[in-house]
Amino acid sequence: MFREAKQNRIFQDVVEQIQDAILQGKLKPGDKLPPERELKEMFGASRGTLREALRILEQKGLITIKTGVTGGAVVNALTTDQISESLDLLVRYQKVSLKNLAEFREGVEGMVAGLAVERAKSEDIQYLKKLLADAKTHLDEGASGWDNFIHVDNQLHMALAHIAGNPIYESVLQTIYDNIHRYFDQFLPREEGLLKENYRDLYEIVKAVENGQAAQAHLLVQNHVYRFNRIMEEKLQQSRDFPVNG
Amino acid sequence: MFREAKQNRIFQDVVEQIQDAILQGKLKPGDKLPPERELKEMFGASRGTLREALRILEQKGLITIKTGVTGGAVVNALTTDQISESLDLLVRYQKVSLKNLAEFREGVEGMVAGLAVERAKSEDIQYLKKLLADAKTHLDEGASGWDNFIHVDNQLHMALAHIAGNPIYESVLQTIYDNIHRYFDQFLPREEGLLKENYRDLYEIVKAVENGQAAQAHLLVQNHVYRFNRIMEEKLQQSRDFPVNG
DNA sequence: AATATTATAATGGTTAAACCATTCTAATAA
DNA sequence: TTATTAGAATGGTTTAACCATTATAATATT
Repeated sequence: MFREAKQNRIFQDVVEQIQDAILQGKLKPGDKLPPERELKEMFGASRGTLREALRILEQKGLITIKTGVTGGAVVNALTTDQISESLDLLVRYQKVSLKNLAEFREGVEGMVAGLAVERAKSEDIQYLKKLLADAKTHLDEGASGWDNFIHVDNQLHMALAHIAGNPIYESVLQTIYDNIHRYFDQFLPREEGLLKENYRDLYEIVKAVENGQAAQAHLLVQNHVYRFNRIMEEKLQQSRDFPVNG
Repeated sequence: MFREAKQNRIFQDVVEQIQDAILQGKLKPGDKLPPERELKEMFGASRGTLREALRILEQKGLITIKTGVTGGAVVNALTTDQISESLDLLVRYQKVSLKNLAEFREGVEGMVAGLAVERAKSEDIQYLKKLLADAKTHLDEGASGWDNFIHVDNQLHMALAHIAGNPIYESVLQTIYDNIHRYFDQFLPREEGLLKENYRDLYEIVKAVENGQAAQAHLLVQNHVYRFNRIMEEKLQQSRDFPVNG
């Protein structure tokens, strides 16, 4: 399965071999790697060196490691989690602001909506309508349903990205959402009036998709995201003018 | 909201302590960490465990490690390199097509151009003009200058993303470029006529930026990228109809 | 027989001490 | 003055052992 390690940094060579095996599909999600004590023999390296390699693969999100007799390293289905974490560092390091995140989302989501209209199949539209119904349900529950409403709102946006049929859009937008929620959750609009406005937006958007109005959907989504961003920025500004904690 | 509580993994605790010190500015870019043999004492861990922690921090892009007497772990200035690498992995893992890459680029670059026009300072425009002059030089060199021309072309696009002032655009586009060149370099247009056409595009784009014509720049860039993509797809198709290697 | 408890074994996590490889610096020789 | 060499400090690697966790099998209890 693996050849012996070479190079100055042996662990780096081990990382590359295992990573390539995963990327080339020789190792599939769910597959279990041999125990460390076997891998070390296969690569002709010491256990410590091998473990440094496994640490890197784990950090890259390619494997998950568990202890115990049935434990070990298992190949992951790759998600956007790692990109999210990289962006996360940028936000925490204050290289990326809410404004950056919002602006990017604004631009990309409009395009996604236009593409989604062109590529939506009937079952896609059914799914959008189901989400719309869910949103309505949560909205009618009052304040207790607001967080669920926000969640369904996001699902609908991601559904559009999925329908658009380009995984890059999906990954990138998922990352943006993750980071907006991680750092700016407290500034998300949670008021009856604003959420009802949001719902009307969603309703119009789904209708535009159903009717095949690409330009209209593009515009509606753009305005929807734009309004959302302006509200968040306003709340963020307020929190700076009147901070709760020094 | 919360991540799963971690087991007692000492190296993870070390990672968090050092990472927090960096993110809080207690450790600044350029600062050198103590040697492993000292750190191990400070954390009360073994050298192996400490090194697993350093591997993670290195993989996250937070530190760089060098050997030799003046070597050691140095804190990095955080860039978008890591998000690029994560996206790269995702692209490779999902076997994203040239069409996906191209479509994404098409949409994003148009927006970037519009933003760049609104935010360009005079020195930005000077830099764009310098790149334009470089491009002309390489174009006049004939076939030997074509690769350089392509490189300057990319630089000009990245310059627009930088001028747009949103690091997310920059890192995301850099990733797209990297992957296009890594996997589809052989299909890049390399013919006198096409490159001259490209140069005229660039000339018009820079002019639009200089004149503050956002909509015009948006459209020009979009068409520029669009034509580029169609040519690449055509070449890709030809290579499938008449494959060189079985 | 069903259930609870305990022992076993396989896994990852950690430690210790030593040695190797790289690279800068200072001592030495030409 | 320049070139060479030796030394020392750093990260990279190895080995062998032990600890911690956890599923399973064996055993005891009801």
